[in-house]
Amino acid sequence: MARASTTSDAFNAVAEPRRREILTYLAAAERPVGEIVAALGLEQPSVSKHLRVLRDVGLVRMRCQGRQKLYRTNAEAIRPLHEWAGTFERYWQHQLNRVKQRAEAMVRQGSPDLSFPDRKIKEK
Amino acid sequence: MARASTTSDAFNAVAEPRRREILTYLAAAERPVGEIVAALGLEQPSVSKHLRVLRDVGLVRMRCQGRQKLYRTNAEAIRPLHEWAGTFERYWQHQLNRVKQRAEAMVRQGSPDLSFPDRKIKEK
DNA sequence: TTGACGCATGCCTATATAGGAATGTAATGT
DNA sequence: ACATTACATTCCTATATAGGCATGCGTCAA
Repeated sequence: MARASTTSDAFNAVAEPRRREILTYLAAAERPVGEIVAALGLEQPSVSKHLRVLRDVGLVRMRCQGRQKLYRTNAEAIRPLHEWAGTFERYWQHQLNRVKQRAEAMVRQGSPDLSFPDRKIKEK
Repeated sequence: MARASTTSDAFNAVAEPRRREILTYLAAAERPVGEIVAALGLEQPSVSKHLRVLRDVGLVRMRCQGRQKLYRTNAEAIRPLHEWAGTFERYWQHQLNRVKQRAEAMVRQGSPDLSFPDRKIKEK
């Protein structure tokens, strides 16, 4: 099989760096396609295609205004991603604690101090 | 061009559902490949390949123990993802507030109440 | 009606999988 | 030394892009 479609879920959709840029750009306010093109320096068809993907997975909303289409980020659709990543928060905190504790233990024990590589190590 | 490599960054690596499952499974404790295969019900070569991708982007660490290799999730590598998604938190909170406020405004104004679709709307 | 404008879509190509099957390899048991 | 165990890698195929270019389409102005 090939990779899953970019429109299969938010995870696949945001894997593309340009789409993440678009989401960031459209988070604060809705914008017409032309402004996205100008702001991010991409080709118009390319932007339209990225917006299509983002729209298919609900990451952006669109409304028509005359002949332009205004897009804006639907932040709600990014929450699942944030929450999935958040389930690992306790683990990276543990890892940080372990590093910290080992460092403190080394100081208490007077183990080889990497801050002073010149210092002679007293041998047992 | 084709899509970026799955090993280009954490975003691309976690786009694959099975890789997310593996990360979740390996978050709490290190495990040999065989256990991952048994726990997730995947083919062994498939797991090895996913682990290879995860290892290339630093999402898992590995150490050898006899003839088995123990893998564990490196939660630190998931933080960038969590933080990127977190930058949208204020926006989804705003959106929720807007929905809430509109609902309250409708109640205050006595606007057409969708809870009672039978009720006659008094015409002007 | 005729253009111009603002986007969306279609077409084509090079590239990158993900899965299945088979094989390679290092370490361990006998 | 030899079989076995535990993984990793290779080969093959079908599929899905992402980007560049050309074109289609609805809306608005003259």
